[in-house]
Amino acid sequence: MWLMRVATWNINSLKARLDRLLGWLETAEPDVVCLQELKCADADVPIDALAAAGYETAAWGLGRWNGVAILSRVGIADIRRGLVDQPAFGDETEPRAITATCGPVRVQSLYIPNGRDVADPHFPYKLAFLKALADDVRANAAGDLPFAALGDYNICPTDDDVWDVDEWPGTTHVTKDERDALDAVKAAGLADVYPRALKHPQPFTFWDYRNLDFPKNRGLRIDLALANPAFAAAVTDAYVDRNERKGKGASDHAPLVVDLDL
DNA sequence: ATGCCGAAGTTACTTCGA
Repeated sequence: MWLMRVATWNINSLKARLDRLLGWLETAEPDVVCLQELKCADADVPIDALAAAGYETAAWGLGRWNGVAILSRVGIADIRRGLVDQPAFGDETEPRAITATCGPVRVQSLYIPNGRDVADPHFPYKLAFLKALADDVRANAAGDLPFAALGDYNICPTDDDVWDVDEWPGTTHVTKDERDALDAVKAAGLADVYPRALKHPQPFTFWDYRNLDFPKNRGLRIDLALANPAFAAAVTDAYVDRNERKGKGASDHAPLVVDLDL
């Protein structure tokens, strides 16, 4: 028996969120954390502060946008940056995926492109990224090693994952094209680990900073843990730590926490 | 109370996010 806690969290700047991250690591005691939106270069990742908290870090960041990392206190090996045949945006291959083996599990930390607007070039880029992801995860999904692709997918899988779908008419995050692309990732052999409800029936993971969206629970479920059968079979609990969305200096996303008994 | 947007690069404004 190996009890593990794995989490994913879009922290919206590692530098701005470092104190909250360190506090959360201490109270939540995750073994593995997938982070997104570091908003800093590799060289600026505070690996010493994270090491002092007990975590090894694998990070890929280029600057003020994007950036992904995996923190682990159960070892970290076989680190791989990016996806096989990952599409570029403009002439840059953006830091949106990193994969590593941490103890008995292999995890991928993902920051799927936003899409911006269905008429924007960022939208076909988003779909192309998801296509590359579906191909990339296939071997890990079919393997015996517990594997999960966790992160900010920037897609609401169903209308029930939106606080009010009428407020999102034909916009990114809810289109059929995006949901079909997400379904293709799942069809590669991964299942959505759906978090249990806490205060509200819908386990949202994101609330915009504006318009009192968090107090009014105008949220989206866009941060997902997609697990292969070996990983999914080990899940004992999953929830969104919405307390981390409260107070001064919060990210606009809350951590998604998954407990395992391997 | 969970409270009316925030981060970062650059320096008063812009880009991006979902």
